[in-house]
Amino acid sequence: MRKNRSEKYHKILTSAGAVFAEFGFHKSTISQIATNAGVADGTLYLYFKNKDDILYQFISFKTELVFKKMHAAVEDGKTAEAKLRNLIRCHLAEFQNDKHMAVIFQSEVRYLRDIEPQIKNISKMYLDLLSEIIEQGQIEGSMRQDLFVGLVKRFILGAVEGVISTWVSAQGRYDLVSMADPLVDLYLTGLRGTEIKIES
Amino acid sequence: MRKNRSEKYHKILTSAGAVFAEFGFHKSTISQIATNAGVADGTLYLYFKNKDDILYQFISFKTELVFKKMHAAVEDGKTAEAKLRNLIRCHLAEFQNDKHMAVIFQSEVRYLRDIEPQIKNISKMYLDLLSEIIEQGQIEGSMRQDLFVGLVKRFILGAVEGVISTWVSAQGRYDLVSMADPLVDLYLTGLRGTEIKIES
DNA sequence: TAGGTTAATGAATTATTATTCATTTATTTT
DNA sequence: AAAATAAATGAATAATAATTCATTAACCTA
Repeated sequence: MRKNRSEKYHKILTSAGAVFAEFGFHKSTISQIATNAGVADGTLYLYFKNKDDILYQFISFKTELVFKKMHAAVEDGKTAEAKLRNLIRCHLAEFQNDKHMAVIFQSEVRYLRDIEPQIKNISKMYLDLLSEIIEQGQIEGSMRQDLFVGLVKRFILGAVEGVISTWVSAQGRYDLVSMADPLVDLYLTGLRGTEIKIES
Repeated sequence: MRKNRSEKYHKILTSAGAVFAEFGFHKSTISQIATNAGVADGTLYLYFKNKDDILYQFISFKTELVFKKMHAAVEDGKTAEAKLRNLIRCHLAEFQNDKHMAVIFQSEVRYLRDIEPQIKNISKMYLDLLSEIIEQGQIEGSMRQDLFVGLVKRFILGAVEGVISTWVSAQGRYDLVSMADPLVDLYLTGLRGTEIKIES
């Protein structure tokens, strides 16, 4: 692990992403990744501790990028509803724009389990974002007071992930971002027949 | 693979479930499973084709059991809302009652990817159940006409899975089934401040 | 351009486990 | 109870790939 963040480091990460996405982490070999990146097998070990570390770095790297964008998206909104809508749009857009990442997050993140507890913070940060939005909504009066925030945020994240998961299974054949508005509408209004807003 | 469905077959399946849940599929060894089941390593191969097959059989077996219960639960309800509520309650109850299954479904099902396309039918059946419920709700007038059913069913399943996933991460320390009613309430009413029904 | 330093190579090593199968044990049949 | 059949064993095998490291190449520097 001589140095980081070099051009080659990123080349390897990208190649690994492609290979992991195609074959899955366990069926991917160091040789495949090396070949894909145009380097020798041993070279990977100059930049990464081991195979697990490659996956870990990939996820960390992508997570950081995506979170910056999500934060910015939330900042852009004024009301809680606008913030939520921006967040979901951003979430879907980022995954749509990086299908390798989408596949890996869907199928490999769970593998790391106890190995890298740090990975658990991924969803933690997201859930915290949601908490803030919901609490703001309650203060504004645009969201019910009796919400169990701990449940609501899981509810929201679970549903987005489910939608992304379906899209991944369908090999990304349709436009994911166009699901954002209907999805947010479901969050806010639910399945029942009423569409009117009483308050605010 | 001499015979199936014997006592020993089930003993091995159960043991495998415990081992997979604790260590994850890839870190579990045949020897661990065999020891846990009180048989020799070679014995596993009298009942299962290979290691993958053990996981596959485990999932198939559990799926069938759970689906029977879910179907019955849905049948028990008269209105669409009652059916939905029963389904979600049943879903959460079954996973709460079988934590090994819950862990494996959360972390290993995705692994099987293309290997066993049959596994994909797991969620398919569930989603079909949901479709029926939603369509009934629309006919009854208790659910909006403008719902995009394809999205709504993913939305519902994703959210339950998210809730279960959190519960698994928390090592099952709280009562999962008590989440059912608040969750269904979110599905139906959403986050907004209005709780009145306009129609029906 | 010689000497020194860093980066890259890839064949050889190592470690791990899934799987096999010749042998043993248990069970059933006659 | 002997013979025949079925079930179970677990040590040995085989295959796979991650990782290492002695060697080579590329790049600097003075």
